[in-house]
Amino acid sequence: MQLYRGMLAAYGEQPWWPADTAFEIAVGAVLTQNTNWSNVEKALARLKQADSLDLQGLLALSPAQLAELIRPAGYYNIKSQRLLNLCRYLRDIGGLEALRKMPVEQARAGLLSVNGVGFETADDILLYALDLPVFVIDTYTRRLLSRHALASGKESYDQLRHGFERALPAEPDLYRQFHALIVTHAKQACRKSPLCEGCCLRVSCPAQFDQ
DNA sequence: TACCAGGAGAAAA
DNA sequence: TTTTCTCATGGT
Repeated sequence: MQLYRGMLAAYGEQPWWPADTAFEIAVGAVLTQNTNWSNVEKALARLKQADSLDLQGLLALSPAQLAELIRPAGYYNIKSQRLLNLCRYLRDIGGLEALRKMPVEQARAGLLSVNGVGFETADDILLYALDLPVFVIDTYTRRLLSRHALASGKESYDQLRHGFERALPAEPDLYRQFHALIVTHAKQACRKSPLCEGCCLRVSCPAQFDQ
């Protein structure tokens, strides 16, 4: 909570995950896997232009057609398959709304059963698209914990997630803001962040806090 | 030119 | 079981 307050004071409230629909967030969660968000935006714009950014629209595309539309996001062949896997799952259960009505852990297990949806992607969908209190652990979060000596780097995803969830009230707005602040913090140039103390969250940080 | 980005799954050790 | 490899575009 101390880190959260520090980052909030430093950066202010962060707008995050701009999207018109919950489905768009789910699609973005897959497209952003190991990918710069600006490239994801290009792919989402192409899907919108093709009038395909909804469940039926994506399901109507062939893997090759979808791959071509999302090409700017990188890894387009594999992400095309992953998106279609997710769409088929959502169609089979009755859409995102059906997912929202399930107990959280059941919804999470369902998403994780989809080939191409891992822990972070599933939790992005639960928190940002479905407004459920699930803390997202990404590369930046791990790096932040490591560089502030709050984690060894060997903890599992769920160990870290439960750590945040135990320490914070179960409020989706708080989880979203915290995650957004971590990403904002990570994007600050080295030594320019008030929280860096000589180190930022960049991979090539000269302070070399990582083990 | 080289590095990096809001991962995940398969293959290899 | 753990580590390594593969997937790829675009900005800096």
